[in-house]
Amino acid sequence: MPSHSAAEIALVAGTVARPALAETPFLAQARAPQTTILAEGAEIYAQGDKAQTVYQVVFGAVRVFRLLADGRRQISSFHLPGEVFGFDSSANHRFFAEAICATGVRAFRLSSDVDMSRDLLPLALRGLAKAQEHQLVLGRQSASERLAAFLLDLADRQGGLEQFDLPMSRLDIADFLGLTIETVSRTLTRFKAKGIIGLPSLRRVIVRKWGQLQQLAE
Amino acid sequence: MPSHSAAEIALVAGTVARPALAETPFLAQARAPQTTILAEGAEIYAQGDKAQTVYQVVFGAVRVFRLLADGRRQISSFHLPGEVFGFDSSANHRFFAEAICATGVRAFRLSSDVDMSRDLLPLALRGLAKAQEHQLVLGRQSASERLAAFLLDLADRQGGLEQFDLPMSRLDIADFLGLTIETVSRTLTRFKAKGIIGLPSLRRVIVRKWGQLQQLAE
DNA sequence: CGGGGGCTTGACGCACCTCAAGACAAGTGG
DNA sequence: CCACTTGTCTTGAGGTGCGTCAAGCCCCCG
Repeated sequence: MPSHSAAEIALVAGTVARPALAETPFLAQARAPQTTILAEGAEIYAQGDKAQTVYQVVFGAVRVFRLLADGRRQISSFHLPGEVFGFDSSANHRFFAEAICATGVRAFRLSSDVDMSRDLLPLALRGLAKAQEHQLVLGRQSASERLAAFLLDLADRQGGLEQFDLPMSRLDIADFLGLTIETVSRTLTRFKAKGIIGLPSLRRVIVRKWGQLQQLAE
Repeated sequence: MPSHSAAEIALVAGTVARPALAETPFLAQARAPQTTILAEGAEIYAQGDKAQTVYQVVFGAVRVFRLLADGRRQISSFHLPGEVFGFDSSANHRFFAEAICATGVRAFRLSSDVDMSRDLLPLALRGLAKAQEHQLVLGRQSASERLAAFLLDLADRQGGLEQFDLPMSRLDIADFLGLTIETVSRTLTRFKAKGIIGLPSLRRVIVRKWGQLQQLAE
């Protein structure tokens, strides 16, 4: 689990949150709810729960996923500071949401307010777009294309800096990309061997050759 | 391309359209636009087009897809009579939409009406749910699980009858399920050999053993 | 220092892809 | 009505990328 200083957290949350707020006035207007602190692995909601709340990540990271009967897992999305999740079904949740590491979230209860749906639509459309994007990755890309696209997306969402956090485990990455943990590990090692990325620690990445990474992502 | 009598078309469109209409008053209220008839393969919109219209299928079928630079294609969804599509991005389309066979669609232009977003939200959420469901299939299921789930979904959307149309080609199915055309063909042949389904013609399926098919779909 | 979870690395196998040929169906023109 | 074409689908043989199984490593923490 990566450790952050309070300053780091504030910085990340501040920079990433802004664009989301611009489109979703209710996140800013409403008397901002308290931030709830969650431990690593804590459940935010489960399959079957009633969905009447949307959440905004303040710090940390969240995974949203489904399970098959035999234990296979597909992570449908990760959520980083500033991002909003929790509207993945109209009535009952069809997914689980968990904190990946120590994480703070703000919960916005959905009243039957008329304006709510206006605020929610852009979020739903953005979620739809990301889900469809990910379909392309899962359906048609090779392991190295998947990893390259994943790293670029993460870098972008953390401000586009050359060095960024990898808050999730290799298993989480595998279950997001439709691969096994071994393939994820081997592919990252190959990227590192080619000098495309550096891995100063298990949960931290340095992008050294953006061009090659983008080329790999197709 | 399967041929329908006018009566068949009316029946299918009528039965399937109702649930959608119940949630989306604007589809019923607005002076219903003319049905546009499209030839097989006709483009409805292309990547980059402005997205200011949603469409409802009246008869026929539609595929929505993305292309990679090297020609790989991922079909993100199929749309059957009664179903609504076209809101796959907020500003510009990131996908192509084409008629799979001779198809009729009604186009609903989106004004900046306040009520529009209320009507659109349930559609967007349903689209999101289907996209996430499909992520699980693409990321974590085997070829036969994919085909079984696909056939059950198609049967369900056409009224749950034991016999139903397969409006799309094997290539379309492959590009939807993230497989090759050969794997689709082989898997269907295996289902047929096991007596799980019948294939009276290329574009028609009879489900003979629902239980086994559901079991295969996991 | 010893234990344990997460990660890496290796050897091997298999499900699916690739390449290639042939079957079938539907249309086309003589 | 029949040769011929064309596109789609099926079937086969062989290859490969990723999964599976199994050690072993590393880092953290007690």
